[in-house]
Amino acid sequence: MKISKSFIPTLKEVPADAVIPSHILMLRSGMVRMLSAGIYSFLPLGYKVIKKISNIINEEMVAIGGQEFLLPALNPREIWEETGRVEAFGDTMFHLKNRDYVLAPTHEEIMTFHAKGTMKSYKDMPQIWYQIQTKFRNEARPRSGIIRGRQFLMKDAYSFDSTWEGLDESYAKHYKAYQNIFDRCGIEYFVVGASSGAMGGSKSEEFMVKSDAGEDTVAHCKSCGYAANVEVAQSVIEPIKRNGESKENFEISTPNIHSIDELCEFLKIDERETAKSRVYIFDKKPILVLMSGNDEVNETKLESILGGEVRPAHPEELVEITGAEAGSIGPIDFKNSIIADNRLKDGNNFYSGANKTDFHIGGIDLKRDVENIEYSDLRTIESGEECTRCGKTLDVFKAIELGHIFKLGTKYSEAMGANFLNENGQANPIIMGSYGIGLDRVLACFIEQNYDDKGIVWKGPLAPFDIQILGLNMKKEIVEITSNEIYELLKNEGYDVLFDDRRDAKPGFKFNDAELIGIPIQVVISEKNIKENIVEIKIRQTGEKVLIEKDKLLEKLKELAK
RNA sequence: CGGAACGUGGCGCAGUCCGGUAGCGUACACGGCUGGGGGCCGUGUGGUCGCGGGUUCAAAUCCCGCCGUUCCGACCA
Repeated sequence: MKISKSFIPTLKEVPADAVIPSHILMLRSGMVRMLSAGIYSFLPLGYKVIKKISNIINEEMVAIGGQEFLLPALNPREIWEETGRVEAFGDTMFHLKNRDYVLAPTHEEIMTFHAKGTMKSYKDMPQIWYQIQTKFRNEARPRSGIIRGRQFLMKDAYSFDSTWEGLDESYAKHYKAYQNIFDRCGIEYFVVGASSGAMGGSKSEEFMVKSDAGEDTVAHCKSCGYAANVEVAQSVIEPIKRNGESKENFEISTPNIHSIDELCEFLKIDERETAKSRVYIFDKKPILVLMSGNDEVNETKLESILGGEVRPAHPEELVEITGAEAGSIGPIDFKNSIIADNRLKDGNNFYSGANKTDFHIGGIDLKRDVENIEYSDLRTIESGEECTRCGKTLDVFKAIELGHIFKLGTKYSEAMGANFLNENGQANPIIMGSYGIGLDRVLACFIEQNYDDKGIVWKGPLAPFDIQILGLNMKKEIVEITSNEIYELLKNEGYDVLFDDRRDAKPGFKFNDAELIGIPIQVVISEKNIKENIVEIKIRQTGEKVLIEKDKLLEKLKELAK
């Protein structure tokens, strides 16, 4: 491809709206352009990489028996009502204004619809169906370039099995396929146990990339490899020991004290002597959640314990329920159910809110003073805590979710009546799994992991071209002739070559553009060198330069490819 | 959805406080020079100052409303 005839609009300056490296570099290298918040056009260079990613995915999906579909993005809303997911997705789903259609955010329902009509016998299974297609989600706040968009490319696969063992196998095949895909793409990732959330199902794992631009938080143990989304992560926390004789409850005036830190400062006590109260609404009823000190409530854990969605109570509700404002709420005389974190189990001599604004109570003995209290693991874990598996230190950091695999079970097949007959002629719901990869995110994450101060550093199969030729002064006949000659030579050898043949660009301009686009190998042709029958090879990643006789170029390139 | 900032040629920005000729850099076109790290000189093209309303003799500038974009937070199958 000759640059003079290509549309690769590089930018010298950093666009004002871009913040994270992958976004900046994709815009600057002419791979993508934004159309609207969270909606991007792929330009030829960017789309070339996307196609390389999808080829790898296709190969690995076919290798596990996957069959490729292409489903409509435009769906009748009715079918989403069958599984209750119009409500579950809520505002995240796009609805059309002039017809009862929605834009599909995923395709469990549609795949189940097709399975329902055709897979009537256990003999029809297992099946793996997948597609690479555009998904739509009305994200409240798109961010980080293509990492979180309202429209994005997803490979979504679905497995259909007649037995639970079959589901385990299908799941394991996808797990392996995902490892192959991300390994081949050259991405550094790790796998974490995750919450299935509203997708439903029994088990799910996420393929993650460590990144400050991530929106998930994960815990990872370097020592034993334990990794989990903080939504479900656990750590070793001993319950706080009982502290001497329990005192009588006593009330203290604590004017304008709202936080645990302020309370500790005011009373000169340690945060572990306090019990923080949070009121949530579950099933329209209030529930008091009691945490030690500044420990944060993990709402995902709370929801899975209660078996449904919760939301924090509004300030007005707090007053109505407890008689006090936030900051002065506590377990003593709380009228509704109470659930406390394991760390507080049976503890005594705690300070907590008095359910009277600007008052706290001391000498609280949870065993003595609070009836009907339940204990559970409710904490959000923090960096530095101990791993439950090996006792070593856990790291907690941000990560981007590249892929997510779910054992769905029969949630969708039951809801939609997708049944098959087993060996005994009995009707059973099909057992399903679903498996997703964000293609845009694979691209963005690769760049997040492979760039320097000059631009992108491509390597491996995702590189949009193998080699970039720079003809330094194309107005010189010898340079023009030789660089064209080498361009044809390399093309005939099967290399995918980008040839900077622009006549009006100065060498510095070409060098900078080449570093920005980041093709792994540059072949530089200058008047000075070519007069001595020499060309220069430059490795993008290391900056290493090799001068070599023109005739030995192919040989050297083959050597470098090893 | 809560908080904050921004919106001026393709891109990056100044001008707005204190109303009075719409500017700089870059890109682009043409001519010339230059040719190993985004070069130089000259001549040009290109803008409803986000949109609507109001105040005023006069609005990019002041006031009101809306829209868009970004960041922090909430949410995120």
